[in-house]
Formats: sequence, C-alpha cells, structure tokens
Amino acid sequence: MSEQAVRSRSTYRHGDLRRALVEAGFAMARAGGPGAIVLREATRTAGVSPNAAYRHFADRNALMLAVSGVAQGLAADVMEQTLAQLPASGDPATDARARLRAVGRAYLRFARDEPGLFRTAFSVPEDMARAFAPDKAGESGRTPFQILGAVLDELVEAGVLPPERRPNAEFLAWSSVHGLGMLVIDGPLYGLTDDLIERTTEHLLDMVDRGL
Amino acid sequence: MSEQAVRSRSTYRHGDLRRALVEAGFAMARAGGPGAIVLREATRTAGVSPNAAYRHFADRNALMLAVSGVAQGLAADVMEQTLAQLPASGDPATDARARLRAVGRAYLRFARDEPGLFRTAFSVPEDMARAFAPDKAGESGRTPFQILGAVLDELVEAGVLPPERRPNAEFLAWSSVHGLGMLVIDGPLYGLTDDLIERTTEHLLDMVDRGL
DNA sequence: GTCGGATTGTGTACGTCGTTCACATCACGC
DNA sequence: GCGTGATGTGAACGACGTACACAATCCGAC
Repeated sequence: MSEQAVRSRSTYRHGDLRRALVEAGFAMARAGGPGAIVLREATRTAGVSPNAAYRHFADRNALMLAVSGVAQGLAADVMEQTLAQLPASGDPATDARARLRAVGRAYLRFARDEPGLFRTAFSVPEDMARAFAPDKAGESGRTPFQILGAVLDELVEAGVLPPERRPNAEFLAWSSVHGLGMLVIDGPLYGLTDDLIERTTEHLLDMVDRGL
Repeated sequence: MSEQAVRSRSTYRHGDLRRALVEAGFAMARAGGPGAIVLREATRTAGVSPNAAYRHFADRNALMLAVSGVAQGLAADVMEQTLAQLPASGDPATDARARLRAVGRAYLRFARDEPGLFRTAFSVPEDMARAFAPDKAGESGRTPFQILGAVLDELVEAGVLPPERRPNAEFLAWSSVHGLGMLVIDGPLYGLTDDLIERTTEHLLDMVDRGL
C-alpha cells in the first residue's frame, strides 16, 4: 500500500499519484471523517509537493468526493457480504424480509464500525443523479443504493410490499437507518450504550418492516 | 442586534461579548452550517481582537456547541408553533397521530428552510445526557426531544401506540425524519425536486405512523 | 475612598492550511 | 530527435486556530 509512497521516490513522476492521494485521504477519513482529510498531508504521505495534488483534483473537495466514492464502495461490500451470509429459509416472503433487515443492519454496523468512513461516504453532498456512478460500487459492481433497491424489489416479488408502495421506497428505508446512524455517531444520540443502540436498531428495523 | 457590535466601540469592555460571538456564529452557521463558523470572523464582527473569544469559549468547538444550542432552540420553536396551529378534531386518536405527523413535518421543514442551522443543531456531537439542557429549549422551555416525547405520550394515552412500544420510541421517529433531512440537504439525495421531497416526506410519515 | 486582585481585552507570534503562479522535468507522438 | 502536453516543484499569499505575555478595567475589602 504505502511501500514506495513514504520513502522519497527516485523518479520525477510518481507513477500513480492520484491513487496514492485517494488512499492517503481514505486513511485520514477513516480516522476522523471527511473533515479530517487534509490535502497537504495527503501529498506528504505520497512523498510529493503540495501542489502536485492539483494535477489530479480541482481542489480539496474533489479529493473528498473521490474518497467518498471509495467509502461508499466499501459500504456496499459490507452489505453484499452480509446478504451473502444469510441462510435461505425456503419461504420467499420471510427471506425477502430478512434480507431487508440484513441490509439495514449492515448499514448501521458499518456506521458504528467505521464512523469516519460512514460520514465520508454518506454525508458529503452529491446529487442522486450520480448515486449510480460505478466508482461508488463495491466489488460486486453495485452501489449501496442499488443493493437496497434490489432487496425492495424482492419484497414486491414475494408479495410482501404492495407494488404501489414500491416507488421511492429506497428513500424511506434508507432515511430511517441513515438517521439512526448519524444521530448515534455524530449527533445528540452520541454516547448511547452499545446495548441500547443494538436494541434500538432492531426496533427501528421492526418499524420499517411494518410500515414500509 | 448588531447595533454597537460592528462600529468600533469606545469602552474597553465589550459588555456582552459572549452573546455577540454566539450571534455572529449563528449568522455564519445559518449561511453555511457548523463548518462555516469561524472564530476570528466572529470576533471581527464583534469589534474585538481574536483572542478575546478565549475569555468566553475554550476553543472554536465550544463556540460551535453554544451556537448549536441556540439552533436547537429555534428548531423547538418551529415545532411548537406548528403544533399550536393544528386544529383539534375532537377524536384523541386522530389528533395524536396528526400531532406526531406535524412534529415530523416541522422538523423536515426546518431542515429545508434552514439547512445550515439544521446541521448545526443536530449534527454536532453531544451526548443524549445533555439533550435536556435548558439552553437548547425554545421559548416554550422544551427541547425538540422533549416535544417529540410529549407527542408520543399522547399517542399512548389515546390508545394508538401500545405502551410496550413506547420506550425509546423517540429514537425511531427521530431517526426517520432526521435521516431524510440529512440525505436531502447534505447527502446523496441532494438535488431532489421539491415536489419529490414533499411526497417522500408524507410517505415517510405514513411509514412511521404505521410502523411505530 | 483606595487599593489589589480577578476579569476581560490587546499585541505579537507560530504553525498549518488551501490555493495560485511561474517554472522545471519528463514521456511520447510526429 | 524534437517539441508539446502532462506532471511535479518552489516560493508565496492570505486565511485560520491558538498560545503567551501584557494592558485596561471592574469590584469588593478595608
């Protein structure tokens, strides 16, 4: 990862500076959220002068957006992985509901395990129009938003969710888990005990399950 | 408000510097969220040297927290006001449900009307333990969290919400509307049309109403 | 009244940040 | 093999948060 990043390189050209900067930004975001991404520090760990960054990013915000995309991809991975581990019961209806819960749980687990990356992934403004951009997908090639959408489709197919309630249902489910995540890691619910957070998570998923 | 703040004062002592700094910070937060609060600028509009701020706040973060409290109070006012304007139908059950919707709608209206203040109010880390602190209350003396809690109590009294589901129900309702607010003003749902946001808001309130 | 300490504001300074401009170095296609 | 565009450098500017020593003022004890 940082094999030839930190030691002062011999070549004039870096070779893969853009990636190196994103990786450095990623590490900072992981430790302290999007606000902790500092451009000069990224160039420093890449062993390059501060201005070199401007050959690859218009400004600090552009670097943040790139890091945000990587973080979203990682969130997608966590979600896919959780889905893959889910045993199938045989009944499509209960399976679909379990899968929706799993997606929500994975989202909130990611928020709590990697709060810095979570905020970097989902708290950096960018229109929905670009939420499908492939740079935000995980290894599976799907973005978190697409994963959620697919599970909601399963719910419709299984006859659990009435088709007329399907449109934009992503926004409802997403809002609920996202809100709890933000309140817990970066808002007034900061400092709640792990036990209380976990029980609240399940209750929240109950609510979505009933109310969607 | 800024009557004797901007013109260079004659007295050595400012007189009410703390308030002046919070007011200046409030204005900045309104325009650009918590990140836009800059300590030096606040002292500048207060007509005072940069370090004077440190007599009233330990650091920039302390100023932010103070501004956050004021913003929370304003959110509380919006919520109380919306509740006060609600006509009573006579039926306690439908009234209670309407009041919960009204609280949610007010929260989201505040988020969209004053995104900077919204983020300053609810996106600055602080434990729940202090969410009842009176400096965050509105003119009514209640904090947003308390207002929501009271409406949920009404739901139980009216027989709409089973008592066993009442504990911590604040977190569920709050998470939902908070999540939508954050996603819309500061996340991947940024740029959704007003129409779509409003319809999504109603659907979200439907979901909470059904699922709580 | 006055005097001494606690409050409150000032001046100067340091290190860091994002960003700009002119310039240096390199890779590659004609 | 040469020049043109891409990439990295150096020095600099104006912010910012914050620390330290010092000055002005207020207030209560005598």
